[in-house]
Amino acid sequence: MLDIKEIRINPELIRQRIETKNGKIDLEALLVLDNKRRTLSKETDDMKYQRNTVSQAISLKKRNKEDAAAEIADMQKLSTRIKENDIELSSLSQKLKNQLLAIPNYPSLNTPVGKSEADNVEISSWGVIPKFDFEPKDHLGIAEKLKMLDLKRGAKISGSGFPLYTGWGARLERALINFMLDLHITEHGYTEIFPPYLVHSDSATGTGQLPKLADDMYYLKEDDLWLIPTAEVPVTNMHRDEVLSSADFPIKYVAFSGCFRREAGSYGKDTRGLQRLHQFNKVEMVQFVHPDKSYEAWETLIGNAETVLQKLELPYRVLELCTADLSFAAARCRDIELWAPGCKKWLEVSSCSNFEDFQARRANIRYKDDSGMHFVHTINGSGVATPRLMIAIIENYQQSDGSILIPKVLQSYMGTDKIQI
RNA sequence: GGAGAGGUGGCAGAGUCUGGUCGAAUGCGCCGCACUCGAAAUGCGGUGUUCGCGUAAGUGAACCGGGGGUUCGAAUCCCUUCCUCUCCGCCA
Repeated sequence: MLDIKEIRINPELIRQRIETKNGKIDLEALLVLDNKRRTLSKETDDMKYQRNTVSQAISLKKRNKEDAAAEIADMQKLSTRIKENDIELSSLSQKLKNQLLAIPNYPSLNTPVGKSEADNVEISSWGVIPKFDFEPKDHLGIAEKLKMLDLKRGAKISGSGFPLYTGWGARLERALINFMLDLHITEHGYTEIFPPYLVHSDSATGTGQLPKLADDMYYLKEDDLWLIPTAEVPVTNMHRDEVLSSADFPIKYVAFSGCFRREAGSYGKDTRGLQRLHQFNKVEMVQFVHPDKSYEAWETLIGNAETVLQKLELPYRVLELCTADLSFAAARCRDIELWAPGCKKWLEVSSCSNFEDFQARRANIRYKDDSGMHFVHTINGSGVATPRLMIAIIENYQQSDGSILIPKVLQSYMGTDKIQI
């Protein structure tokens, strides 16, 4: 959520910056509403002042056994008007808040301006793209042969996009999750969280999924609960409506969770195998930090995600997203993509964002120092998501005989160095 | 799912029956000052958030889990909802 006070001061600049995200935004209507609200609020506050004052007088008269009938009659009328004003006021406030909640965050000034994902900027790359003396196969074929994956039965059980991992596939999934959690806990200083998978609307609003992205989430109507699209939602909301101690900064959490996404509108696009799913697993890092330190922390967090891939010895590249590709809540974001030699493309496995105070404002997460109350900065990133990671492992580590080797760091988790028929 | 108890400031905890100088006693904590070589103890003073108006000093409103109602006036009465705890039932 943006700061209405800032919008008041400089609407044009803010509008321009938001519009680099692609899309028109109307702040004029918002300001009209805001102005109306403030005028009415002042008027009503004054009326309440009068009522409070006279009520005191009535109290005094009654105690002295004097007659207060005239005052009470006046206040009856005034109270009616106050009630009417209050009703309109709360409707105005609600409208204003709804409009504010629908406005995306504006990009950081360091975010490159662009028109589409084609304008994303490659920041760095790591590792060597492997050469094969045979035509590398696609992960799906390999995984099915090795009975690691049974998408047909997954579809039978739940529909397409709900993968069924079997045998070594299930074991590899579990190994990856444990490896990543262990790494972040022991080497990167994160506290492990295991969050709820269902959240209520306040939480989904706090991180920015609601109201705009409601169609992308699964919703349980009977209980008014949403399935989480990422652990970011429950973990960030741990501190909703809290005042944190700046002495505790940075607060660093890492959480494994299932993630559920309807992927409405993306049917048929990059869906082969494990590329795009309705349900997948992810290890997510979330940090609450001092505003002055948030970009420093963000860079470190990206490094934490990179370490996962380096230890797995997988080639990757880091992209700085341009304004047009930035998500609703992000001010700045870098994606990490793994090379998949079978699919012959780069696959996004991590998205590391700095939201600055956008989420904190929505979720009301603050800290206090000598100069008063301030909103924290929140940053998060995948560390990392498993399905495309598994694709990359299968495709990069495949052998000509159809087997796959297991990356060194996973061997103790897997109890083997090779998966074969 | 059934029955009961309760949700008050950073924390503990009064106030709710009997509505009115209650944004709220008291204790603890925290900050400042005094005393002290220093510390402890003690004494004195201060110590919430949000939204308005104001350059500021200041000032007005709102907030006692959330929402609504009664009333001139609600922490206090009524309705509703969420949460916590205890007991019973069911259950991985």
